[in-house]
Amino acid sequence: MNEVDHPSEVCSVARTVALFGDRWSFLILRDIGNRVSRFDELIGHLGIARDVLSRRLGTLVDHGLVAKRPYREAGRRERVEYRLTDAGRDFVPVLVALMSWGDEHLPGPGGAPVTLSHEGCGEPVGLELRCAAGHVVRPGREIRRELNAAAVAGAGV
Amino acid sequence: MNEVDHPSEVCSVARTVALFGDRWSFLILRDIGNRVSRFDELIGHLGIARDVLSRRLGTLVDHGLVAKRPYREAGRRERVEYRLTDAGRDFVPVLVALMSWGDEHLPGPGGAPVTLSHEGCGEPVGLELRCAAGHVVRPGREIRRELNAAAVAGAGV
DNA sequence: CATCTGAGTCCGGCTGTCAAACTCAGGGTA
DNA sequence: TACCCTGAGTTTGACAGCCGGACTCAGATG
Repeated sequence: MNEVDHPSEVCSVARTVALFGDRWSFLILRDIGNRVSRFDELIGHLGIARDVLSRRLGTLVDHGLVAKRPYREAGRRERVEYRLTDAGRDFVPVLVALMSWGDEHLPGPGGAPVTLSHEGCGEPVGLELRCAAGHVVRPGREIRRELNAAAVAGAGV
Repeated sequence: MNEVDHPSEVCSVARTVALFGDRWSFLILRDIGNRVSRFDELIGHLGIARDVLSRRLGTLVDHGLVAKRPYREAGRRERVEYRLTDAGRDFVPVLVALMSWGDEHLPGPGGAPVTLSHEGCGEPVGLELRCAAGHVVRPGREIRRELNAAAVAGAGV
C-alpha cells in the first residue's frame, strides 16, 4: 500500500499532531513529567508567553493528558498544579523518541545533555521497534503498513 | 534531579522540536517515508500551502533528514523528488510513537486506521521502552533522568 | 486596611500561514 | 519556429497565532 491510498487526516499521526503538534505541547508535557507543575514555574522554565501556556494547558487538560489538581502550602491560599495522567504518561515514548533523535543527530560538544536510566537496575533506557514475535525491527526497510478499511471508512472522510 | 536544574533549551527534546516541531514536518516525513515523494503529490496529499512546503522541505534537506534527488520519466524533463536519508529514517520511531498514542487515545469508530507489521514475519510492530539489561520499562515511574554536566556546560546556555 | 502572590486575561505589534496567482524552464506538438 | 503543458517552486495580500508586557482577581498576611 501507499500513503496516497487514504487521506492524510485518517492516520493517527495526523490526528495526534493536529492536537499537540506544536513545539510547546511537547515541552509542556516534558516539564510536567519532570515535576515542573506550576503555571509560573512553566512560564519561567519554558519562556512561553502566558496566554499561550494557558491555552495549551487547557487543551491538554481537555484531552486528558494533564490533570489540574489543587494544592495548598502551609499558610497559603489554595493553588492549582498540573500532573500527567495515564494518557499523558503514555506520551512519554514520543518524548523519548524525540530526545534520542536529537542526542544522535544534533550532538552538542559534550554529548547527550540528559540520559535516562532504569530506576533500580541503573542501565540506560532506550526505545526499540519490535514485532510481537520479538524481532527488533529496523525502521525504513522492514515495516509493512496495512490499512484498516473499516477504520478509514468510519473516519467519515 | 529536577527539570529546573537546567534550562529548557539544553534538552534534546527542545533542540529537536525547535527544528521540526510543527505539525507539517511530522506529516511531511511520514509521507516521504511512504513514497509520497514529489512536490505536487505532497501538496495534494497533505493540503499544505506551497510556500510552507517549500520552506519545510528546505530545512529538512538542510538538516539532512531528507535528500533531494533528480529523476526523469521517459520523454519528460528532469524533475526532483525527496527521499528519507538515514537520519530521516531514524526519525521513524517518533512517528510510530505518535501513531501509537493516537491509536490508543483518539480511537476512531473502526479502530486503528493503519497497523504496522514486520516485513517477513508479519507480526504487528510496536515501540518498547527497554533498558540495556533487557527489562521493559514503564514510562512515568521507572525512569531516572541523569544530567550530563559537561554537555550542559558545553551548550553555552 | 493595604500589600503580596499565583494564576491567569488582555493588548498591540510582529511573524507565520493560507489560498490563489504568478514565474520559470524543458519538452512535446503544429 | 511558435505555442502549449507541466512540475516545481516564488510572490502576494489577507488573516490567525505568537510574543512580551500590562492588567485583573482572589485569598492570605501585616
